[in-house]
Amino acid sequence: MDILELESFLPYRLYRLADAVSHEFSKIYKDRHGLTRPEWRTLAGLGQHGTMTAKALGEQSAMHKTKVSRAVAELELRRWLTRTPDENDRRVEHLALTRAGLAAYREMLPLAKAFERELLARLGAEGRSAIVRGVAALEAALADG
Amino acid sequence: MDILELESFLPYRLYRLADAVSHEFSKIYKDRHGLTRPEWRTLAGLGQHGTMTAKALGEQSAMHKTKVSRAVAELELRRWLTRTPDENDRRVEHLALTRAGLAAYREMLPLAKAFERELLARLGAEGRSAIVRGVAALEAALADG
DNA sequence: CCAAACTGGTTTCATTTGTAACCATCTAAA
DNA sequence: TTTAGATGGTTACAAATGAAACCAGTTTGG
Repeated sequence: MDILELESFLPYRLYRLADAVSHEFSKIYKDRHGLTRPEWRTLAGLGQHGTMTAKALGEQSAMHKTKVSRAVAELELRRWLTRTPDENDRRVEHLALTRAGLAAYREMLPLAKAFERELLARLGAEGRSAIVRGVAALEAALADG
Repeated sequence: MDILELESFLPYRLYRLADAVSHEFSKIYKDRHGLTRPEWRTLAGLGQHGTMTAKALGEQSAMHKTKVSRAVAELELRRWLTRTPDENDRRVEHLALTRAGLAAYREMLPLAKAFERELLARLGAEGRSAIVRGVAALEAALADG
């Protein structure tokens, strides 16, 4: 019987890596503003697109609708976003950042970019190109499953 | 002001990828045996090394000690592992799989390997080499922080 | 029309998790 | 020794999560 070396097992390595990176990155939204990851993603989605429905948010950022629902509720409580009922379909609400939400987003934006830039910088040209192409390949592989 | 495209943001892509792969892989231990991820990792660690302390398990599989503690407790309840007190240091316990635990491990082993193999196969030679080198590069970059 | 099926979104409940406090033991320094 | 601090491991509590039930509104097929 052969064994499985956990440290070399791709699913494990991938998860551990994502966890470490994500944890490191979370300082930007958690330590500074007390946001959770779903809240950060919601903010990022709205900052990027201006206006979205909860459903669209979930699709864009790969979050279950309950996560979206809770994140939106919390950001609304902070008055970082507002809901506007859809004219034609009364189940739907259009979400948009308030001035305060946009301000927070704009403050975090350069930090997020710097984080990514520095991470990639530490890899060197080779590792950088490898991770970018590798991630894309995996994404593609999973997409057509 | 420029914006951040979430779909292109490395921390997000990495996390989403790891999540998808991990979720897919979890079928092997969750659906079949009702294990959690920490429990699976514990099983894998002990299967790989034969005997380990809780601390070593935590280090090997990047789990917080509470996760290890709970996973070990659950596997012990199933009678998949036993604890043997250390002779010299009575705080330490040496953990090892029972016959039943080993059987479960041996049953899952080929499934785990097949999973990884198929995942890599779907990538093609290029993507495969890219992800492997990219992941290694990132690991190295994070290691020396 | 009208019931059945569907959809956007929320809530409830059980489970998982992270943090911190904790217990017992061990180590080192006075 | 004795005591202060480290260390292996567990527990308690609050917060985050996922699954499923749910509500209101919308579509579809008869």
